[in-house]
Order: sequence, then C-alpha cells, then structure tokens
Amino acid sequence: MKNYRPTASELEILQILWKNNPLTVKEINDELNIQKDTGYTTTLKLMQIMHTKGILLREREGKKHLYYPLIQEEETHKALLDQFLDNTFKGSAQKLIMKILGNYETSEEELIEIRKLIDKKKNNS
Amino acid sequence: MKNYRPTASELEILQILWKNNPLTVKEINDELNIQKDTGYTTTLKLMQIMHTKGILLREREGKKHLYYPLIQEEETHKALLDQFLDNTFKGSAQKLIMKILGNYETSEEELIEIRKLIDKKKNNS
DNA sequence: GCAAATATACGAAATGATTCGTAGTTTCCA
DNA sequence: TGGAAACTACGAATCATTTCGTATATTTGC
Repeated sequence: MKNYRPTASELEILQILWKNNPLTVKEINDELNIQKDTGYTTTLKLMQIMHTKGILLREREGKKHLYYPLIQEEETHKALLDQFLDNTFKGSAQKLIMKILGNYETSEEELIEIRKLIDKKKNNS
Repeated sequence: MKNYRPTASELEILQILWKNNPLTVKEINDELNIQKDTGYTTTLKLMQIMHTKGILLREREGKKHLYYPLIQEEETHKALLDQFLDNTFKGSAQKLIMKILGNYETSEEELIEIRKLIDKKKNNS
C-alpha cells in the first residue's frame, strides 16, 4: 500500500481522517458537506471502495463502522508530489520551487522559514 | 481556453509541442515512442480530441495536418500547480516548498538560485 | 409496537480518458 | 496506372471515478 496515489475525492476523505480518526461515514460526510454537497451514500460508497482497495481499515462498533486510514499523510503527499513533478515539471524540483515562488504570495515569515531550511541543507552538503 | 488543465496524456503531447512546433501527428507519435509504446491512431485520436477542445490549432499542409499548441506552457503549469496545491497541500505554497526541499536532492547551485529569488522577493515586500 | 433515524450493501448510470481496429482518402513512383 | 505508403476519420471497447437510488437491517423514543 506504499506509494498509493489517491484520487481527488479519496484524498478529501483521507485528509479528514489524518486530522482525526477513527471516524464514521456520517462524521466524514458531515465534514465534507461544510465545503460541498455530497450525498451520504456517495461518501459511503467511496469509503467502501477505499476499504476494498486496502487504504482504509474499518472496525464495527455497534451498528456502524469506524474507519482508520491505512496510508500515511507524509508518504501519500510524497507519492503525489513525485507524480506531479514528473508529469508537469519533468522531475525538476528546482523549476517547481521557482514557479511556486514566482506565482504565489509568500509572507515574510514564510520566506524566512524557507531560507532557514535552505541554509540547513547547504550546511549538510 | 485559459486555465485549461490537460490530462497526463495531453500534457505529454503539449510538452513536445512547446519545445517545437508545428508538428505532425507522426512526429509527435515518434517522439512519444522513445519513452513508451503508443499506437499511431491513439496519438492521432488524442490530438483530434485536443483540437476539438480547442487546445490545439491545426493547419492542413498537403495531406497532413500541422499542429500548434493554443495554450501556453506558463499558464498551463500555473493552472496545474493551482489545482495540485489546493488538492494536496490545502493551498499552502509554503508547505509544498518545505516538502519539496525536504524530499528531493537539490544541488548547491540550485539552492543558491532559490535563495536569490527569495531575497529578491523579500526586498520587494 | 411502530415510525423515524441511522446504518450498510449493492447495482447501475454518467462521465471522461484512453486505446485501437477498420475504413477511406490522397499521393507518389516504378 | 495501379498498388503501397502515408494520412485522416470514426466508432467502439475498456477502464476508472463519481454519484446516487433503492432495498434492507438495526436502534431508539414516544
């Protein structure tokens, strides 16, 4: 299950579970509905599929199921980033960073944070 | 046609065209086949669909068509990046940069380049 | 005890991407 | 001039994702 790349909808569910788990389908669906309209059975079905795929663990509690994520946030982000980098920036991390810095507002504090990390990396090399 | 987000296959074709255009279907298919196996008609169909969608322009030259990209590399990268950032990093450019720096090898020279850009941004703010 | 609320399971449709076979057209040259 | 080569057009199959309706079971409060 390492390197699994969830679809956009799956990722939304995972992001909720990474913050806090286990959760029921209802709890997830309620959270999703803060942002968009999704039918309960749609969310249920998605989670059942994710369970079948082996990316969610579930456990019965009374009449409901409690769901746990089986893939980790860090790893998943890495897998998605790898693919994105390959597809869109031909694998060049530098190009991507330059593009981000060029395109998005970044606060003074954030820039300082990033510089810190760069300096740390430079010292290590 | 601004902000169009090509699929992975469409992007492969666009990337070839961004380097050099116009090109024929055959030329693109040959280039694609350096990396992977794709039937000629598969590429043809994809490019016809892209033409229908309005992201490729074509021009007849004798019996063949010459294709030109109608969307720009910069804009397209931005659109794809926007979506990726939203989906995967909840829109936090900083988080994404930190993740990239944390995950990928970056050469001394690249780090210096990035620092330059950061310093420039800091001065502007 | 029964209706409402809370669940799950399942099937099926809609959509979009991808792939490829086949048929048809045009060109060109031996 | 006729057949091979180089093209395009088109339809159809396949696959994954997403969405939702319907049937069914369980619990709970009045």
